[in-house]
Amino acid sequence: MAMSPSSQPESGSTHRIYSRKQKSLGLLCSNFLSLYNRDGVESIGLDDAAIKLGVERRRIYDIVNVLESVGVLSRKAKNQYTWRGFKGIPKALEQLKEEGFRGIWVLLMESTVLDDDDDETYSNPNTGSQSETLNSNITKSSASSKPDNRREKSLGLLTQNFVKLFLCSDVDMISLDDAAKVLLGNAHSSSIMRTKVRRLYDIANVLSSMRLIEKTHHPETRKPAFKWLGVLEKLDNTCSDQPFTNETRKRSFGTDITNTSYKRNKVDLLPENDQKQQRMPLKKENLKSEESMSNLDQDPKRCSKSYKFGPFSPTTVLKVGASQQKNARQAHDWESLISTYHPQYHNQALRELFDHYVEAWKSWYSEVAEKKSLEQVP
DNA sequence: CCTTCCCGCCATTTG
DNA sequence: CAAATGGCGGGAAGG
Repeated sequence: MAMSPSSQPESGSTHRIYSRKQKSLGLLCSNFLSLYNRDGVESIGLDDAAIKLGVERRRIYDIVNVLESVGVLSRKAKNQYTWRGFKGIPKALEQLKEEGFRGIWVLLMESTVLDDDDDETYSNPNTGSQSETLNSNITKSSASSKPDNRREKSLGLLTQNFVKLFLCSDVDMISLDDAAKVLLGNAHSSSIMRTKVRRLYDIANVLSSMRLIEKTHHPETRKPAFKWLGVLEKLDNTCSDQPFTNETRKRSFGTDITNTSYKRNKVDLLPENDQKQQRMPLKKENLKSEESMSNLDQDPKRCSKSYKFGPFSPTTVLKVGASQQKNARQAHDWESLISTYHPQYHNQALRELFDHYVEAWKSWYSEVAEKKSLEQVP
C-alpha cells in the first residue's frame, strides 16, 4: 500500500471503487489532447499513446478515429498518425460543410427520379425511397462497387455525418436519438438504432471534451441534446491553436494523465501499478452465447442503384452553377423540387431539422455559385 | 426504471 | 501468416 494509482480528490477511505467516469472516452480524449497538444509533437504512435495513457489499444482507436474525422490528426502509416492540432479543425469543418450540402443536392435529385418512363415500375413498393441519408458518400467515382460496408459503418464516417448535421443546418441542439434517425435514413428501428445511438454517445463524448459541442437540455422537452459550439473565435493575437489555454480551468479534473485501470467488475486487488502492466489475460474462454438474430431484413446496402443524375454528377455540382447565370432561375426550381420531396419523417423534430437543413443549403449554394461565377468568366 | 456508454470478443483488413 | 484495426452489443454504472 505504498501509493494508489491516482489520488482522487474525494473520499478518504473509499478507494478502489470502480468509477465509470474516470474511464470515459471524454476524459481519455482530454488526456490524449493534453499529452500531444504541445510543441514538438509531430507524429503519434498508437502504442505509445496506449501506454502513456494507460488504456487498451481498442480505446485509442476510438479516440483517434473521431479526432481524425475532425482534422486534428491524420493517418500517416500503420501505427502512426500525424498531429495537426486544433488548427486543423477549421479546414476540415469547411470540407464537411461542403460535402454535406452536396449531399442534400443528391438527395433531392434522387427524389426526382420517380415516375417518368413506364415499364419496370417495380421500384416503388412500401420500401419507399432509399434516400441514402443526408450524408454524402462519393465513392471515389470508381465503378467498383466494392462492398466497403466496413467504411460505411465506421466511427469516423458517423462522426463526420453527425458534425454535418450541425454545420449544414441552423438548428442548434440535436438529440442523439434524432441524429441517429436522420443518419439512419430509413425506418431501421430496433437494434440498429440502439447500436447507432451507442456510437453517437461515444462520439459526442469526445467532441464534448474538445468543446466542439456541449450537452444541454431542450427548453421545453426536458430531453438532453447537444448544441454546436464549434471552434470558438475568441483569440485576438497570435495564432493560438486551442480553444482556450492549455490549462483550461474549465472543468478538467484530469489530475493525472495516466488512466488508472481497474477492471469493471471483478475486484481488482493487486495494488500493483506498474504503469506498463495492462496486458490482457489469455482469455481464450469461449463465452460466446449470442447468435445473430438480425439477419433477415435490414440491408442498407441493397439500395445502391445506378442513380440517374440528370446531366451532371453530384461531384461536379459546384462547377455547374458557375457555368451560366441561370442560378436564379434554378433556385426557383429547387423550391418546387423541395416541396415535392416528401420526407418520410414521421417525427416533428426531424422534419424541422430537414427544413433548416434545406434552408441553410440554399443560401450556401447560391453563395458559392456566385463566388464561383465571379472568379470565372473574366 | 431508463439513460448512458465501457469493455472486450472477434471479424476484417494490413503488412 | 501475425498484427493492426475496428464493428458491435452485452450488460453494468449512473441518474
